[in-house]
Amino acid sequence: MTSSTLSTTRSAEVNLGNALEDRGLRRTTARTAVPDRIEGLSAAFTAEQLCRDLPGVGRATVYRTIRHLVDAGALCKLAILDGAPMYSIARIEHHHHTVCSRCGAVGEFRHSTVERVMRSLANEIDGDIIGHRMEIFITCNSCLAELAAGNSTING
Amino acid sequence: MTSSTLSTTRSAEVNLGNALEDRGLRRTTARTAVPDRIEGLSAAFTAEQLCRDLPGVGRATVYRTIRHLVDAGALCKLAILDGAPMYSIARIEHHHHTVCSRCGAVGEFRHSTVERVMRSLANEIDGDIIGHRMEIFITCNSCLAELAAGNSTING
DNA sequence: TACGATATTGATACCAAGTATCATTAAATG
DNA sequence: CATTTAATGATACTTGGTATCAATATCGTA
Repeated sequence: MTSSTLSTTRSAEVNLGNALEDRGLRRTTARTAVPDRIEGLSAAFTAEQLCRDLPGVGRATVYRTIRHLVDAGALCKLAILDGAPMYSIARIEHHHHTVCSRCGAVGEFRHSTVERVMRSLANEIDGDIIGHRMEIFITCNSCLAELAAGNSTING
Repeated sequence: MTSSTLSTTRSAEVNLGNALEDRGLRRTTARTAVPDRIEGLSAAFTAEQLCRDLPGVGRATVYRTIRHLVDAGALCKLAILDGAPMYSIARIEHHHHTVCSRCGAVGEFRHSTVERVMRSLANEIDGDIIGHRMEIFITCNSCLAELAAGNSTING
């Protein structure tokens, strides 16, 4: 309930290590350490964060492994307007994201209406739709609580 | 009809230079050259592109001017998953973007249903909604035409 | 279980995007 | 036109990320 505030679906047993093996990749120490670490994180993370957390694994390898996980569909890559992309475990098949503007926590949600809108947009849009992305910027509940309590982390 | 394929609203006389002046910024040569150049572009662009197009203006100044224009609300900054952010002239008040995955052309659209979905999501989402972003990935009509003609630019 | 082909690693060097610094220059204002 | 103040841009730097490549680990097979 802290960070990925609103999984509308119960996280169905994610195993990132297997996702790599399923792609025919060898099971190495790095390819165990990286997925393990990611699974231990509650919030979305950046590549550099992961590098800092895993000093025993080379930077290039961390980046490579993340890319593999994204390719495997096990991680979502999130474009952030100011800053490095963030990654979150893809627990839900097709979904969208909420991003807390204060703490950066990323949540996932799925809403049938969004898909319905897409279908109705197909007529209005000039070209072939091949995908879409939606992000909702929020102030998450824990940040709201902190703000209410008066102990802001940002500035004063 | 080439790039910004689908302005649903007729571009209501944009003047980026004025947008800067309105913010109390001095009208300098750089602050004339940069807006002029941007207004001459039909598609979305990156900061580096603009630097290349304007060798007479320092890189730092180009970046600064772009930031001012974004702050003024005259440009939209678009987070791109792989690559530098792109900018496009904000012709429509609140809108979303279509991005052609093949040529990168960015279009704008507005659809009331999207906003309606947002309102209905407010109940389901755990926190205060402060904004949203939606991007639709397409293959634009001119790319479709090129593809049909068989002269693909990508690979073979 | 040892072997060998092959994939993986990670140090290094590199590249691209973007920002801080700051002496020089240009705008605006009286 | 003199003065004040903002703006410029060369430079150096930071950060995020990738290419290279010799050394090493994996894994199927004998």
